[in-house]
Amino acid sequence: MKRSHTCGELTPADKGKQITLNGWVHRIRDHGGIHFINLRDRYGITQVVVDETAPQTLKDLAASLKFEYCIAVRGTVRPRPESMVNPDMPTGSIEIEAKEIEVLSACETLPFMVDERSEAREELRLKYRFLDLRSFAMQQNIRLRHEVSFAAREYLVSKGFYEIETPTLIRSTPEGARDFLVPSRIKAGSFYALPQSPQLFKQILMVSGFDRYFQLAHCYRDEDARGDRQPEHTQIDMEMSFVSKEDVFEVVEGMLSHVFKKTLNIEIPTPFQRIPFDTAMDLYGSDKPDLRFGLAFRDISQLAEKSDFNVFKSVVGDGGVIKALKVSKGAAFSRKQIDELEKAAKTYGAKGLAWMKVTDSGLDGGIARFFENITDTLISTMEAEPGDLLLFVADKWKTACTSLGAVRSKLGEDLELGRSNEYRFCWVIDFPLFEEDEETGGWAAAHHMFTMPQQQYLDTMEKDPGAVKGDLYDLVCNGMEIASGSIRIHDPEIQKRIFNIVGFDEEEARRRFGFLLDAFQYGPPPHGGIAPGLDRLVMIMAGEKTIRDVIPFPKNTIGASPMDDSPSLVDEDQLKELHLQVIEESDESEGQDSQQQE
RNA sequence: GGGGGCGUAGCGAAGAUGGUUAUCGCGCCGGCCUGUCAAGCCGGAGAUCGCGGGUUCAAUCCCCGUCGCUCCCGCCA
Repeated sequence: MKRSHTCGELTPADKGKQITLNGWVHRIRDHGGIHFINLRDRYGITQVVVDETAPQTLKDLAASLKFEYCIAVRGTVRPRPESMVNPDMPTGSIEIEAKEIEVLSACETLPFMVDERSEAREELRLKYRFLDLRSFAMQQNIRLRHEVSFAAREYLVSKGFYEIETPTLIRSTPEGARDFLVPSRIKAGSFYALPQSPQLFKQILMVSGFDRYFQLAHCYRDEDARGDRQPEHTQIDMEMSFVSKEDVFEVVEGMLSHVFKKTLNIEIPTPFQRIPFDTAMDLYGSDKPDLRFGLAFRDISQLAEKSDFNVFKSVVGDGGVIKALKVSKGAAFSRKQIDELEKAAKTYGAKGLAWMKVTDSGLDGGIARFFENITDTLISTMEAEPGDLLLFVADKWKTACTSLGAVRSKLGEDLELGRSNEYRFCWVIDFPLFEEDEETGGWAAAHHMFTMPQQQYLDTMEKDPGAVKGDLYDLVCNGMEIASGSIRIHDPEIQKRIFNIVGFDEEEARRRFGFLLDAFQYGPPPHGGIAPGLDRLVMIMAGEKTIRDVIPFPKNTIGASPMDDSPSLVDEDQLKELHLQVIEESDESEGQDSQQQE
C-alpha cells in the first residue's frame, strides 16, 4: 500500500477522499470499542480511527499495534465533528476512517520514547540515533540545517560563486590543530591528513582564476570537543579574488540575510556592527562578545591608584589594569552568588573577584572601605546607583579582561539577559597578527601565516610584531564565533617576512607549503575569504545548546560515536597492509614519554 | 593534563544522621472502557542503587580507588 498523501497535508477540503498514508505509530489510544492511532511521518501527524463499525479483523489488528510500528493505512478522509477538532494539531480538523491497515514492519520495545524532544541521556540518544532523529525537535533541526545549506548555496550561486570540491586526503601541514592522519598503503610510513579546512586549496583555486569559490566543506581537527565543537564540522567555506574585507563582509551579510529570511523569516539588519579586537576585549572581555546585553567594563586603573587598596595599587604599578563591571540591582546578590561569579573569574586566571555594593549612603561591603576617600568619584565613574553591585578584577590586561568577561557571560546566562530569538551579529576586526608563543618565547601566527598584515604596519612589522594588526576578521553572533577569515598575502616578499618573524626558514616553509609558494610565483591575484561554521550557525538558529543537536550523526565528547562504535580496533591484516604496528601503552613507556618531553 | 556535575528498573527522576519489603511518573505485560488526542481506570512484572575495595553488627548512603557520560580550563592556525 503505497502512500497517496503525507501525514501533514490533509484538510477538510479533502473530505470523502480515499487515501493511503504510510508512517509510524506515534500514539495509540484504545477505548475498547474505538481505536485512535496517531500516524506520523516527517510532514506531520494524522489521526486514524478504527471504530465500532470496522470489521473484527481490522479491530484486532488495530489492537495489536505498538509504538513505532511502521504501517500503511487505507481509508477515507472525514472532517471531525466540531467538538472533537484538535486546535493544537495542524491536521486536527480531519481524521482518517481506516478501511485497511498493513503492518510494514514491527518495532521492538523502545529504549526511550519518540517524543517532541527526547529526555533520554545523550549517550543513549546517540546510541539509538535513528530513533532520536525521529523526534520532532531533531526532525526540525535537521530540516533547518538542510534549508540553511540550501539557502546559502542559492545565494552564493546567485552571486557568481562556483561550488568546487577539494580533496579530503591531503598533505599534513602541522600547524594549528592536531591533524587526523590516514596511513598510506602504497607508500610505507607515509600519511595523508584530513583537512582542518580547505585553506590552501581554495587559495590555489584563486591562483587558477576561479574568482569566487565556495564549498560546504567537512573539516577535521583532532582536539578535545566542547558543546560548540567536535572532531568534524562543516564550513560554508568561501574565497574571492580582487576583494577587500568590505567585499567579504558584504557577501556574508547578504548571505546571512538571505538565509535568515528564507528559513526563519527573520530580517537581520545589515551592515553588522564592527568592533576592533582591542575594544571587544576592553569592553566585554571577549573576542566574541554577546551584544544582546550591555554590561560593558570600565577601566578604573587610574582611579584605583588613589584608593587605599594596596592589591589594586600594586597591580597597576606592575603594569596591570583594574577592570570594573556594574551590575544594576546586583546589591541583592547573596554572598554565594558572588562566590559563584568569582569562580568563573578564576577559571580564566583571575586571582579573585573584588566587589562592593552601592547603598544610599555610599559604598558598602567587600572592598568598599578602601575606597572611602574616593567614593563619589568611583560611583560617578561607574555611573552607579544605590542597589548596584560593582565587580572588579585586577590583573594583566588580558587576564583581567578575559576573566571579567567570564563573569559577564555568566551574568548574562544567569540573569537571562539574552533572548534566544534575538540575533546580534558583529564583525570583530583588527586582530593582532602575531601572538607570543609561550612554549618557545617567539612569535606565532595568531590566525594563520597567510594573513595579510594591515598596510600601516608593513614598515615596522619586524621591530614590533606584537603591535601588528592583521586583515583578519571574525563574525560573532550572540557570543559565539561563527565565522573566521582574512585577506591573504599574495606577495611572496611579504610572505617571506612573515615566515621569518614566526621563525620559519626558507627550507621549512618550502617543505610545508611548497606547493602554495610555487603557485604564488605565477601571478596570484589579491584574494581573501571566510568560512562560516554551518553547525554553529544552525545551532544558534535552532536555539540549541550543543552543536551535536544539529548534526545528524555527531561524536561525543571523547570523539566516539556510540551508534557505530567508532573508533574501533581493526584487524591485524589491515594494520599490516598499512605498515602499522600498535604499541601497547604501559606504565613504563608512559614514564619514558614524559621524560622525553621534559 | 586539570577542575566541577552526574551515574538508582527499558526511560526520566525521588530517596534515607547507615537499619526489615528502595519510591514516583512514563514505558512494558494482563484486564476494563464508544470520541480520545500526554486518553482514563484496575492489576502485574521489572533494580546485584556504574564497578572494585575499605570502615561497620549492617553500606545504595560514609571513605578510597576505578570506569562511563557531561560542562568547563588547557588545547582548538
